[in-house]
Amino acid sequence: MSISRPSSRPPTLEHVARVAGVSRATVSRVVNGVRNVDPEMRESVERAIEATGYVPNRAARSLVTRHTGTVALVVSEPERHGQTDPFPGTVFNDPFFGRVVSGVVGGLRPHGVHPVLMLVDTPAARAGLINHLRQDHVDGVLLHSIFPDDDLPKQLTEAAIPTVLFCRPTRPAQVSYVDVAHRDGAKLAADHLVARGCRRIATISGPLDVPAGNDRLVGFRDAMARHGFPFVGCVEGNFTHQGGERAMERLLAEQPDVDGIFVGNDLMAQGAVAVLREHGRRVPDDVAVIGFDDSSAARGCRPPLTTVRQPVEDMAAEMARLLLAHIEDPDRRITSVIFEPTLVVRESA
Amino acid sequence: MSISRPSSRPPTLEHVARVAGVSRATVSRVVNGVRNVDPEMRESVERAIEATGYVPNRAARSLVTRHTGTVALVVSEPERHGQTDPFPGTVFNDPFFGRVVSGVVGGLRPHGVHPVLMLVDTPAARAGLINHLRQDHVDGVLLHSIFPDDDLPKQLTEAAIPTVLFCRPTRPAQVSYVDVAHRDGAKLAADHLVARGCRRIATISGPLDVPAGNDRLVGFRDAMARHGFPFVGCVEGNFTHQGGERAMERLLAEQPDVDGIFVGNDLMAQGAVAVLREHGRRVPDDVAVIGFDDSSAARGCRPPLTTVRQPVEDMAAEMARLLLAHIEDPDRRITSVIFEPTLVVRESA
DNA sequence: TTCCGAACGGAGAGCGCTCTCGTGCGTGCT
DNA sequence: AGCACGCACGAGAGCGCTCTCCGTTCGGAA
Repeated sequence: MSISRPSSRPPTLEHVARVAGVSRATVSRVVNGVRNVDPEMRESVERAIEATGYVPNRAARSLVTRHTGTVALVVSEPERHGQTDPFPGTVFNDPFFGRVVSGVVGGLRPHGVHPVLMLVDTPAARAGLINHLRQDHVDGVLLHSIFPDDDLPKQLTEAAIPTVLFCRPTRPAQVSYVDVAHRDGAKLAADHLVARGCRRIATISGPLDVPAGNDRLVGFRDAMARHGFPFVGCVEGNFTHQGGERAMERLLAEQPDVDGIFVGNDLMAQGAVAVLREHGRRVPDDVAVIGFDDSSAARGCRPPLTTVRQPVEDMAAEMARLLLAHIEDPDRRITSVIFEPTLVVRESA
Repeated sequence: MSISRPSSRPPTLEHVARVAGVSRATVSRVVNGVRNVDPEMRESVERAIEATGYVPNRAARSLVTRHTGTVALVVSEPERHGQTDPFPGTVFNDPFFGRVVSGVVGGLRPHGVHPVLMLVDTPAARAGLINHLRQDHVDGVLLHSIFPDDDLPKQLTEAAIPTVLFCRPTRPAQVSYVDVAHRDGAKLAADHLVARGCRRIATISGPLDVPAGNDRLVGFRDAMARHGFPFVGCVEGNFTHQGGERAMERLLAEQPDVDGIFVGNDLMAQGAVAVLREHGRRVPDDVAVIGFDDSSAARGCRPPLTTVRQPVEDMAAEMARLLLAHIEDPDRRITSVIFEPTLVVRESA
């Protein structure tokens, strides 16, 4: 190939065009598969692409098309106060995060787009995010917020950045989201505990200022009321293992005769089980425990956890697809997709 | 502000220049902080930037500078055969992954760069990655490979893409990496078990075709030999909880009188502990168990796991910094940074 | 005052791509 | 045979930025 080109630079459309003996425009049309191109010419262009090892330059393309083919996966979490270690905290260590990533990657991959990961955990980052997103020229945002009272959703929609949330927004916002029917899940747990014969039932909830925490509690109490239990004691936890332990200690102090517990997520449920055992209670014989999520640990722990399965991967994949659809058609009206949880009965209840 | 500009488009350098009454070049100089600009002029430009809400367009900038300010976090894992679910598998569910991400984000953030997440788990993805990276115009690659015999490192360096690995490459390659001193960690475990009085010691290793698995086994046997134990029985596991259970079952069958076990990672250690308990063995009284990693679960499980701590977050952050340095100076010579593990004594041994 | 150099601003040429527009040709209709 | 239409392709104008090059200005030394 005697086409002169500085060897340090990758081949461009121009080079391919010269090799194929056509114009840039034609090569572009072949590359993007638009309009009718003479089959013969198309083939010669394809050969030229092959020969030169041409790969389109995204930056140049983005510059004119004004979109990048990447989306941001933004994780918004509260600032940690008084922490000494410099690393982002809770989210990434939550097994939940891995499942979300897994689903997002799964949903995005067929379309050849990759998520860029952004963490927002300081007021500064929060304030700068919008500008950052504009600058980074990201096509859309997948927002996973565990920040109570987050106004990022509103800001994003106001900035006209296509956005889809994981979980219903805390504050009202014109934005699409995926979620699980928390109340239905809680009902599943209530029904199971009652059917199992538990009569002194309590619950350890997640933080009540986030929908996932509150909805599960409300749904549980609601379902229990229908079963004739007018009030169900509750200790508020924080969705962590340790939080589950502490909540269980308190619950045991307040209600020592408890025989069935619905716990807001699996992490806390494991903590609760550990504490119960330390207090000599057998699970499920003395106390039945039901978790929420069906995290991978739920299967592995002892006893294996009966839990309300949340199809996190499917939800995250759907979130990704929804975002792609919104990017494709900016006028698409917003929607919510609610997934039904299922009860996975193992040994803890 | 009566500067005419299509309201649908974000402000450009040009607009800012007009508002400030200077040339594009001057605004560019202010934005990039290069050369000296008259303080008065600089200030007026800054006011104009403020007034217009200008944010530089990355695509345009990338087009000329030929770098993007983003790096890829590539996760390479073996293809899963005969799996039915469509989601990427093991890596994302491993708590390890979250720690790596956490460290990477922590190391990248001070420099304003974000990782784009890419999963490589099929031959097709493997083959297409290099082109994909060129196309995506990523400045560098952080590679976390759990693929035995991966030749991605070699391919990346041959493609002259700045790359840093998490863990020593399986095949020799001219590439920087961070790693932990697996052997030293294994020695820590050996010393502790022996000091504790264990005399019938065995080990459950990770996969022997990955360095992390093999090195820990070799290091352990080596240290044990120095303590006068000429041979240490080993069952090979696969770094998963379930794999730990299975390995423990086998170990118990082969060596029922075992009183001390070093397990290749925490996930397997937890599985092993569960199986031991099911067989009526008390941990640590009958059998002492030491894990590896110090994952968050090690602290939460019962009994809390004595384990060899690997400073994953620090390692990942260092990996990120190393990559940034390689990007900054492409001629920088490759290095390895090895972290020292520490023994975290809890209750299991 | 004259001259030189340093310092700073502006003009303008691209970076590699897309996309509109215009040209020329072949086809079907009257 | 004449005309209009459609289709394939090329020309060329940008997208928003950086960076080199050049002109201008100003200060200080002779």
